[in-house]
Amino acid sequence: MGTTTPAAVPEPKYWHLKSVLSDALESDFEVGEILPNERDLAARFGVARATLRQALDQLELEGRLQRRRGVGTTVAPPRVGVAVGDTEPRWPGDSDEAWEPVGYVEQQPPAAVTRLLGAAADDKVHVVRRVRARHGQPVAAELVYVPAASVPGLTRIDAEGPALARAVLRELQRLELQGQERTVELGSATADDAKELDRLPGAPVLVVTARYTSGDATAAVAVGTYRADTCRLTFGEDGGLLAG
Amino acid sequence: MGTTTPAAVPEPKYWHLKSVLSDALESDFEVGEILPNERDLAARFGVARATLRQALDQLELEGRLQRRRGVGTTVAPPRVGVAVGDTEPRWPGDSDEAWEPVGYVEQQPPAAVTRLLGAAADDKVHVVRRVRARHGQPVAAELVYVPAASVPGLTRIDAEGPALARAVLRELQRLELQGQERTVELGSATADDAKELDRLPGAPVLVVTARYTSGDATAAVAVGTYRADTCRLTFGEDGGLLAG
DNA sequence: TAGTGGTCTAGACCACTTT
DNA sequence: AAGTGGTCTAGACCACTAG
Repeated sequence: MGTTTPAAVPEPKYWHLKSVLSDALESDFEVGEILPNERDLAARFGVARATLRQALDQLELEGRLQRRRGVGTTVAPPRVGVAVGDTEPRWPGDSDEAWEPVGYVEQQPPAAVTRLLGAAADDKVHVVRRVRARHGQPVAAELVYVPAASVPGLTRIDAEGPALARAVLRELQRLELQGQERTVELGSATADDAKELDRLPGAPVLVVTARYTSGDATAAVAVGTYRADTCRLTFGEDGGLLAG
Repeated sequence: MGTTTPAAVPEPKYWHLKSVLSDALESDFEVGEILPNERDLAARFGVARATLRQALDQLELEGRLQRRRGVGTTVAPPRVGVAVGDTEPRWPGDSDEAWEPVGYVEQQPPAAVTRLLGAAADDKVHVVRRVRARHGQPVAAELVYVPAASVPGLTRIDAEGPALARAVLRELQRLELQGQERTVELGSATADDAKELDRLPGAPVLVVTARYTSGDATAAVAVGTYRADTCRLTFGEDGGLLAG
């Protein structure tokens, strides 16, 4: 028998569909424009709605689409560059893109954070919740874990919510933090994060874990969750060409 | 009418299922252990297979599970820390975790890369494919775009594949690169990337775009795709506590 | 109230790996 | 050949938004 062609693995329908839609997004639609609804699109391409949704899921994961329940599917703007590099240690900051403390959380740090805090985790750990927005849209929610030992000067423990949160961060800021140790991984939004980020629980997020050191010790640990659909994290000497 | 409870939004089945499975993974299973197959699991929890798969999808996205067609679903080991920070500019390196050039690609850079290369994109651009492995498993595939102007000393353009790839990188290494400009965003693996990473097309990846500068000009641009399921990217002064 | 995306079902077949 | 995960269907109902 003659050698046949290498079998030509059939491309999944949703994969092909994604390419077609991707091309159409570039040539036939403007940013912000509403696409036909899923039932119409599925019919138009002759596939089941679930199959169409597989293609849309991927495009949304890549930040090309934005879907809102009860409203529709729109073409997403390019991802916004969010700096998480050297610029961050000036904690509160005051630009439009700064973090906004929203509350003081009463809870135990998760095991992974406790490990990073080391010995400092033995005593009380302050937990501050803060959020970050760009162009009016929330892009990140963060929990900052600060061992009481790191902020001995903290007074007004009687304050509440945002006020107490600010007090903790203000004290932390007095330390000379040289923490440049960070990790980035993929995660899915918890119910709490989802609420802050205006997304559904389980939405894909980029989890940024930062360890701030003062001398040799861990002064604080921050775990930030960034909306993976809308954010492009930028590192290094402040933006540059990649900042977008 | 009396005030009723705040409606108590029903938690999606797959969301609850995920929590249950997540707990079970920690208490009842060892890393590498094989879970019951999807049909059994679905029956055990009294849900459709598609619903169970939604839960498994999320756990896989978080790096808790590993699924292999024809084999089964296993409990994944903790994510491996992969350094993408200051340590990288020593390009080839020779440790176990180094990049391995695998070929020289004949193709035009995508528009986004051309933009980053600036004027240098006008002449020929060398494109090198390289991969990176940890513990025998591939973790990243990268395309390095090097304008011909950046490597004037390049000879042996007659070489092929890996040999030519090495030649290009060797020449690039002669420059004093100070590029610390990087971005990280979520993407899905192309067919090519998927093959290198031993995953299916569309698998979630962390896309790291690096711009290497020499003086003021862009000397090269690298676009790396890291397996989001198995990798935790580490930045900053070489690992430290977060490296894991 | 009508229309949207989100969840869920109960099946079927396919691609792949192992035996 | 048997068993696994991956794809696909054709429905149904729910949660949410807007007119």
